[in-house]
Amino acid sequence: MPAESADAGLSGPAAVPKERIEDEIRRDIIFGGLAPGARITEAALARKYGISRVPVREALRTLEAEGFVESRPYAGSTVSNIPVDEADDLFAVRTVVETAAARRAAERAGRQLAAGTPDDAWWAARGRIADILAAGDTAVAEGSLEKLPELNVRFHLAVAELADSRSLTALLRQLAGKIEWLYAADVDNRGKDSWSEHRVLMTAVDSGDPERAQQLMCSHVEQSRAGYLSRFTPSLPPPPSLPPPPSLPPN
Amino acid sequence: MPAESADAGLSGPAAVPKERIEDEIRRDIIFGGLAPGARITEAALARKYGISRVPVREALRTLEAEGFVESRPYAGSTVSNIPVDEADDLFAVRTVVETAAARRAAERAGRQLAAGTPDDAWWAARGRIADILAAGDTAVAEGSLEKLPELNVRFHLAVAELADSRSLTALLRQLAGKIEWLYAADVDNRGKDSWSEHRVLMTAVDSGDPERAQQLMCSHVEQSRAGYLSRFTPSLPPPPSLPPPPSLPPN
DNA sequence: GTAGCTTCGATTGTATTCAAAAGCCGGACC
DNA sequence: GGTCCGGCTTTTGAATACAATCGAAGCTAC
Repeated sequence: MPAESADAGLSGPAAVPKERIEDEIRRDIIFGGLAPGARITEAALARKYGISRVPVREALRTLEAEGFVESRPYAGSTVSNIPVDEADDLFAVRTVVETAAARRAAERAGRQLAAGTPDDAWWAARGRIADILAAGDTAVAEGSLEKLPELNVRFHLAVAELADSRSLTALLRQLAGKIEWLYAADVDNRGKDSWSEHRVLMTAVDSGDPERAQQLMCSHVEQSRAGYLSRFTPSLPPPPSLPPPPSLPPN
Repeated sequence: MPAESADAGLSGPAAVPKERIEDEIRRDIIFGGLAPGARITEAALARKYGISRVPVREALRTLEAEGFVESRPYAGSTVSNIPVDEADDLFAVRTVVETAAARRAAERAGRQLAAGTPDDAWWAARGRIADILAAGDTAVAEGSLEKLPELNVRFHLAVAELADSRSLTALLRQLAGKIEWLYAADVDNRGKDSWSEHRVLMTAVDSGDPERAQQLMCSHVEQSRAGYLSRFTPSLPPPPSLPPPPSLPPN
């Protein structure tokens, strides 16, 4: 069965390059292409992307580890439910992860500055951020705010990569995705003001100021959180519920 | 090459049931069977477990998403480096995730108590915890402390499952594993006192007391953190570095 | 002797194929 | 009429086979 025997290198099921499939599916889940609870059959995805089931399965295993899909043996996979009831917890965790990432990114930038020899990896990561910021600015200028959510995820992930912390990046891949998922339907609620904060943050990072980067990221995330919660609670949000009095080391 | 043609249901490469492979590999990484930087070839793992490369690949994709292995296209997979330089951040994140899980577990238990009809899923999860606690107590009594690290990971994961929060469980799978990984070589440093705290925590959970469960878990994790840091800094650990002044909503 | 190119081996990525389990429908029996 | 049992279909799980790519050793030429 030659499927689409006539896809002459055109669009449609045209052999997705590499691990793009995984990103595509995640994107579809987060931004509405695949509704929660929807049944995912490997064969359907394979047809859709013009590949075989094997890479699809691998992508699903990744997404399962990240919590976007759920699988039961021989029973298939379904899109997870949007974790609305975990919103508080996710935001609390995100605050910690993101501020840590921002701090580390700034620390690393400071080291690169001091050494005077920024390595290739750093330049590559910094370049990606610049591209993302430019794309976001363009989107804002054009008024096409529907592009911002994905760019937002990519920006925050890129900051984590700039921090060169694999653990934080892995955590953030789940967190940023999940939180953007929470915003789901409600695209243009956020926007310009939130986006413009990104450049401010990057100036702190680039100047190698960990304290300031950390603080800016913290308020950025908290603002995002407040914006989210305000949609559901017309009154003020309940106390953050989480950040437990650190009660840290016995001094 | 019939491999072990005579493995009559015995040990050896005897068809690992399901997703056990993934757990086996993760366990090998965390507890020393696979050293950081070690190259992982799919064929070798497939032979080792008596299965084909396909399920091995899926397991590797999961472990990659969790950050335990790193893969580059056509270049294979290697065991990630133990994230010692991220220890501070990981502990900070863990504190938030674990306290949230404990709180939610207690809240759920309270609901089950109130309703009077604990559902099957809850009983199953609670039963798993009981088993783990029993196994740990036995290990302590026998002095076989080398069993505690793995039981510790399983306990904390089970608490997250009891909280019925998929996001927190997924996050914790990374965090608990990574942190136990940090302890790696140094097994019997921790032990009895830390383990005995688990039962105390569970009494708070079972009685449906979120505040107390949260607080107990917080101090439990902080103690673990302090124990870890004290190995490297004979003096007192540096200020926690992370928990940023939440500076929460503008109120 | 060294630099560059080529060929070869090893390993991953993907497709195809077969086996196993789950869910469903229909029929028969109580 | 309801319930249980049997076989079908669908879908996942796994194994095998093949193609693509990378890395390194070896050879030639300068």
